[in-house]
Amino acid sequence: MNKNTYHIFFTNLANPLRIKIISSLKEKEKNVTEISKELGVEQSKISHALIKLRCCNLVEVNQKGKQRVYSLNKKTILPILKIIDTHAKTFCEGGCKGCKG
Amino acid sequence: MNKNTYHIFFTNLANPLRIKIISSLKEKEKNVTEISKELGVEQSKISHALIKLRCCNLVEVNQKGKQRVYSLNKKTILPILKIIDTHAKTFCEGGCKGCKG
DNA sequence: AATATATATGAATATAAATTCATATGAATA
DNA sequence: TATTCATATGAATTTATATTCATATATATT
Repeated sequence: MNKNTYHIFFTNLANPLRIKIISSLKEKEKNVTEISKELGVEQSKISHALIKLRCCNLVEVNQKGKQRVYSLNKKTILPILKIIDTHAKTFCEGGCKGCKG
Repeated sequence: MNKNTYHIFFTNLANPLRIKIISSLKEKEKNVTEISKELGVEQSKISHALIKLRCCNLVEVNQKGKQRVYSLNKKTILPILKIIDTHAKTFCEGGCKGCKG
C-alpha cells in the first residue's frame, strides 16, 4: 500500500466540515446545493471538501441532470466512526481533554 | 461525545511520523530514545509526537527508571488501520491517486 | 549534592492545509 | 443559441499544524 494512504485518508477525516458532510450523507445521498444549504456553508467550500472525500473514495458521485449527487461509502466510514466512538467512551471519558494545541 | 474528538483523533493518525511511531510500537513497547534511534528522528520531535498520541490514549506511558516506556493501544489502532488497508485495496487499487494537494 | 542521562516543554519559525472569492465549465431549458 | 442553474476550479490569503532548538525537569548514579 501507498505509504501516504493513511495521511490522505485521515486528513480527510480530521476535517470538521468533511465530518459534517459525512454525517449528513449517512441519512441519504444529496447534491451539492442541498448539502450547502443544510450545513449553511458556502457552495465552493462544499465542493472543495467533496473533491477531497472523493479522492479517497469515501464518497461517490452521480450526475442527475445538472445536479451532482453524492453518496457515502458507508462500508468504510461507519465502522471507523464506531471504533472512535467506542474508544472515546472507553478511554477518554467523553472527550479527549488535556490536549493543548 | 465531544465534537472535536474526531478532529483530534484523526489529526493524530494523519501525521506520518506518528504513524511510524505507531507501527514501531506494534512490535513491542519502547522508550523515547529507542524510538528516536530506530526512526532516526530527533528526540524532542518524538516526545512532541508521543504527547499528542497520548492525549487521545492511543499510547500509554510507564516510567521505568529514568526511561519512559510507551506502549500502543492496540485495541483501537489495529482495527482502524485494518479497515483503511482493506478500503485501499477494495476502492483505491493500491493508492489514492488523483488527489492534488 | 553534583553530575549524567532521559525526557518534556515552550516559543519561534517553517510547512501544510483550509478558506475565500472570482470565475470557468457544464448541463438544461426557454 | 442565449440564459439560467448547478457545480468545479484556481490562486491568493488565512489559519492550523509541525519542526526546530534551546532549555527545563526529573530520575538515577557517583
